[in-house]
Amino acid sequence: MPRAWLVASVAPMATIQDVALDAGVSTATVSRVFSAPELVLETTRKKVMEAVTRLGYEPNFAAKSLRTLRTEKILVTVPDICNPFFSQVIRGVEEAALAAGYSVLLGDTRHEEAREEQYAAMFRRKEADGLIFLGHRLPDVLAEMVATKGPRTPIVNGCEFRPGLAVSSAHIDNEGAAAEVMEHLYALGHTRIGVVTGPLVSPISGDRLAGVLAAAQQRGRASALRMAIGDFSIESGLRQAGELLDQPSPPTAIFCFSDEMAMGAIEAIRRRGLACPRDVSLVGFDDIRFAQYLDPQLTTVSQPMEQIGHEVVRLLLDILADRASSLQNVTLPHRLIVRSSTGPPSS
Amino acid sequence: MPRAWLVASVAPMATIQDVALDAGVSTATVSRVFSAPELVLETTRKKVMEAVTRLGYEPNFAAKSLRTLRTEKILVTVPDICNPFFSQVIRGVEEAALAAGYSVLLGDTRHEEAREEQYAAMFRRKEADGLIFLGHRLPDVLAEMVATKGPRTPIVNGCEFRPGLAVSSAHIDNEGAAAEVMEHLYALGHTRIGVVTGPLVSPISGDRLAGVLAAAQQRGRASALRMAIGDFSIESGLRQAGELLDQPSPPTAIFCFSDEMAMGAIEAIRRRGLACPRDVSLVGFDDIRFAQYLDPQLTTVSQPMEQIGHEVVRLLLDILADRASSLQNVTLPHRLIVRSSTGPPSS
DNA sequence: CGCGCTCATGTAATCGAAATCATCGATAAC
DNA sequence: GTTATCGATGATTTCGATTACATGAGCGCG
Repeated sequence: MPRAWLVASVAPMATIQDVALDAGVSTATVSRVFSAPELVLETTRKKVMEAVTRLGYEPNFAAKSLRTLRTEKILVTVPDICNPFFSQVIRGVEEAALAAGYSVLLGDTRHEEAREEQYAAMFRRKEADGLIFLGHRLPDVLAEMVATKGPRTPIVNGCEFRPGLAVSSAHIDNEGAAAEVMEHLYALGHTRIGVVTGPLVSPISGDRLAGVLAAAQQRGRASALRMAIGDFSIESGLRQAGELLDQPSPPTAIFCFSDEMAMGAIEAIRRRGLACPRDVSLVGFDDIRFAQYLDPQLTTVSQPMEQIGHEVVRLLLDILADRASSLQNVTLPHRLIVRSSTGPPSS
Repeated sequence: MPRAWLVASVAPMATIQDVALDAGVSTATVSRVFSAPELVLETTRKKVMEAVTRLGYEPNFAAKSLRTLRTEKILVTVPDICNPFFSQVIRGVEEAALAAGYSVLLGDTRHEEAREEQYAAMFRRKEADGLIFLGHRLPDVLAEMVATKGPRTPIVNGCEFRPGLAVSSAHIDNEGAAAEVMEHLYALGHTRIGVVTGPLVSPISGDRLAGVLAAAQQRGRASALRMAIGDFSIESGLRQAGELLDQPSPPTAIFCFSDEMAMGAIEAIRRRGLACPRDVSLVGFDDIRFAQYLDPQLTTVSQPMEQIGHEVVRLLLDILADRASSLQNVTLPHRLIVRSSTGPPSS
């Protein structure tokens, strides 16, 4: 009743005091009913719960958070929420977080450093207990934090792995996966292979490129590689694959570092009146939900996206619960999925 | 220094007290430097800001939130984060929210009522200032809240429009758009048209269906309609379009209520050795990023997804700022995008 | 019978910032 | 010269929960 007019003629949310008064107990008891029910007598507990339902009480979150210094929130920053790969990782994160009683604060950084820093500040303001970042950069303020606080800093990296960052992470063996792709293409008889990478600043690209080079060198085909640098987007796949195809002796197979770029590549191939895989074989990366519904169905590397999400939350919760004193860099299994976009070269 | 050992040998975040002490002013002044800088003398402000940077101070969020009763967060629940349509709406929401100083709490409900209720409770706990829901259901506790508090309840609906819910919303004219699609197909000469709807409980499906029926009746073709109920997923598109195609006299055109279902339909057509649009024309809905890269490129209805996101945030901010006293149901423009998946019937 | 122990509960300090009210010096008005 | 006014800042209460500590009833045991 007291604060009624503050909220414009609307029943204000009852506070713990109201409940205590209504139930005829102290606020401490009400609090205990929620956080340590075993300490309070069955009969009192019932009395309190009745008051709670009668008043429609929900503990005020800010107050609780101020006192306990915990927010039960995880901040997740992602370079591009519209990328189906990331959205599936996020689904995994969200699921695991919810199961552990945490909720997810979403930060779509759009690959922009400025936004990353905005979210870093948010984290420093303690708006979240932990940070999961799915990109490859860690803003300076947070790097400092990691440097002083060490492996117990509640910051975890997903999808990428950059040892210098000194944070725990979950990801696949990008180098190995890329090498497998190359092996697959070499085994089919391809020799001139084009590669559309992502931005080379990201370890994800660097690692895959290393795998590509290792496999090529082992076959003595390194000099027959053709490289183009994309940015993981459909459009860049269209453009870069196009440039590879327009070269004097074009590759007979193209390996794109993302399924989206492969979609662009399919279009580039089509526009040139070529057929896939007859004229050009094509491999993607990620195995997003749509890969198997493209025409041709896309050969690609399947990443366990939801599992990455789960794992990354597990790592974070370990840190928050003070288990896990050392860094953990978890490598999850990937799988080369051979579909109809790859075949032997025609010539 | 006092709380140093609480946080395991790590410099604890400085508080407003520390800053006040360091700058030789009161906490009130420090607070004012942030929330009402014009009230404090230039020189003092500088002194304070120096202390702030020296100590790396960031105002504690929970404390601020407790005092002001504002969280500067928006809870966004979405039926399926992995759906590219929704992820683009979310991008719009996130962008508009960030620009207004709000951040986004993400709730992936997976179409499950139980999860919707979990997030409803979170909202009642005041973990967010406002709620944007992109599904079609509103949990009972929130419906009650709307009933008692009226149009100033900070709850807004995106994408769907169900008048009974009595909340503001932003969406397209689904009925009109669906009618346009039918007109397009009739104009091409199709008479037997199949429709793959979404779940009929969602207004989005109901409205589109109404548009379909209206257009069909106007042409006197209602009896030639064939209906199948999907759930917006690729798999259901594959299945339901398949069933339509397997009927005795199959439709010459299929209209799917989502691009994802259309992707499934493309596959269903392909599996039956038919060609699109030669044997069957196909129309989707949403114009997700991938629609134009499918084979054939998909004719579809383009929704302004990011704009829906922006608009829905604007509506919410209006409510939060106590502008806007009455409900607003905003209809945003859609556009029929004719691509190569539709053409005249062959026979 | 009284000491100590346990269990249930109450009392009150506390978290960190915001906001109201008080204060104080300086200026302006009369 | 006295007083009302104003501008800048300080002192203090407040937000709503958690939690360490205090209390007191009930009980067992010597």
